[in-house]
Amino acid sequence: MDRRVRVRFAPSPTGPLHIGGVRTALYNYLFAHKHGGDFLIRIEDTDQTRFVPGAEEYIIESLKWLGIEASEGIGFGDGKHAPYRQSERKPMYRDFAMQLIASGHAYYAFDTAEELDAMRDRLKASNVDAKYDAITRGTMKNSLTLSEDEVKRRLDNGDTYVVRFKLPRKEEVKFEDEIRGWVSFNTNQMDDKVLYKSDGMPTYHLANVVDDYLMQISHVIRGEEWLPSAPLHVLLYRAFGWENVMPKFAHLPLLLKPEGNGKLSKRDGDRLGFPVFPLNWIDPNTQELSSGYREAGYLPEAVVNLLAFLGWNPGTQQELFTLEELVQAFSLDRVSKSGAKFDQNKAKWFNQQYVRQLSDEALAPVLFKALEQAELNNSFNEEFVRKVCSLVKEKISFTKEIWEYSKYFFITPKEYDEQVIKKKWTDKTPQLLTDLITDFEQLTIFTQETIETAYQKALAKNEIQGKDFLQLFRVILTGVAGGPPLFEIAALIGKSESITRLKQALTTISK
RNA sequence: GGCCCGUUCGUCUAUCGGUUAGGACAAAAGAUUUUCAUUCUUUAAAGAGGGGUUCGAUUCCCCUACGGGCUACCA
Repeated sequence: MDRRVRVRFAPSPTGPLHIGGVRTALYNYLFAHKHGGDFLIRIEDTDQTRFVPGAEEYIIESLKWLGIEASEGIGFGDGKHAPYRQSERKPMYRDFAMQLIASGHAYYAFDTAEELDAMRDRLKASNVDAKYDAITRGTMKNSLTLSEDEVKRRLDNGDTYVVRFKLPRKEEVKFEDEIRGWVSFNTNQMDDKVLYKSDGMPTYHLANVVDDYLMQISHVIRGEEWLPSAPLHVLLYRAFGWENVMPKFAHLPLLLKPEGNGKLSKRDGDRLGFPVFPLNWIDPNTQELSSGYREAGYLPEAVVNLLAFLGWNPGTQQELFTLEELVQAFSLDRVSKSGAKFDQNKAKWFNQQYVRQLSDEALAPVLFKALEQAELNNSFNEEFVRKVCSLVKEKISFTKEIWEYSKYFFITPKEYDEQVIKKKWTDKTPQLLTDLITDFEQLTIFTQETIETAYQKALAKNEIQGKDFLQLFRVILTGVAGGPPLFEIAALIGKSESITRLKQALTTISK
């Protein structure tokens, strides 16, 4: 029975979208496109107490920035299964909960929080697993223990209640995970999960199963943290009689902290110096800023690429992939089972690869923006800026670094790398600089070649080895010890600026 | 604690019973670029431990250890 592939990414709007969530979205997207199917976004906002304003918009903006576009759902135009926000689907979940009660798969429970606590304390004290299960349910206030009349009375009276799943006793639940193979759980380790809350909202368990069924989801691709509740979901499909259209499950390995312990969390990013969020996020309550990949200077293509490789690989030597290439190469059976630690170095390397692929035209606006901030944007034309970009491009890993690495093209250096001055400046240097100035002044054509010829001539005259002077010359012209080919820099900043800088060095530098 | 999942170089990973266990990032060394933050070359670096199964195990099974996840009227 070949079904149309339909997958979903179902985040809850409780804060910024974590990078692990982004990867889940990406894998769903890749899988859908690979099989010519649909990828939809559903917002799981059944916990009203955890709603965070702006989170939903943040999630959508993040996915759009990365090019992970959905074919239907929140943020991408509703399809025929609207609404895609669970809070807006609220009325229907009650019917499904009632259906389960009617068929004997669920029951009403009237226990208060205090009574639940008391039960747990009591069981813990006697060293027994504290859970609402096949055994304890007989001691609690629910429609299994209360008389029919009493239940009716409470319901009519408007008493608050939840609906709990009536877990079959001691049953082995097996399912084949697309990534892990067969996994099995025994219901005696599980508890009667709440399906329908006293506030009239379903829990994740009910809502997710009902919606996946109604939206004809063929594959549930989600994080490993869901693996323990998967058997409950399987049982729910059975209870509803939907087992024949139950989606296949694929539980993704988690993204771990770089130092090894625990899954990557919100706090890690800024502590370790790399983002764990796609975009900057300011907490609406605390005003605390969490940094994002976009603002940190990552290119979306690089983020997609590096994320794809955290937990998956194509089995070939190729590492650089466009989104479209990833779609072609992706398959669930090449997703690994074990958690992946985030590697900042590799992330940087990925970004560097994409920065280099950027055209000068694409990079120029970034530099122009920096020039604007330095109020220098009117002093340089676009052609000049582009040439700077082409020279500096391969020296940077992040686009935002370009200003720092190219400042001296626009501003005459005021400070010089002291170590180089200390090491390379000699008594012979002033005379050499004087000769260099004279020679440069005589040049009518100021290009890389003519500059180099004049440079060699002055060196020979002063009996100085190129090795001993080139780096010093660089520092004199740029202020810093490293950079693109020096004579190209000189040619680009031009004859008069080069001479100005030599003269300045002559008068301001001494050992 | 219980249950579940996992375990190959420091990191991401390849290997689907037979390989000198391969690649990439990072590291180290060297070369070139008369600078280096580019490039090139080279080096170092791994099957958690113990039992099986097998002619042969990194690969299959079991145990232990370790890591992680879950254990709410949160998702």
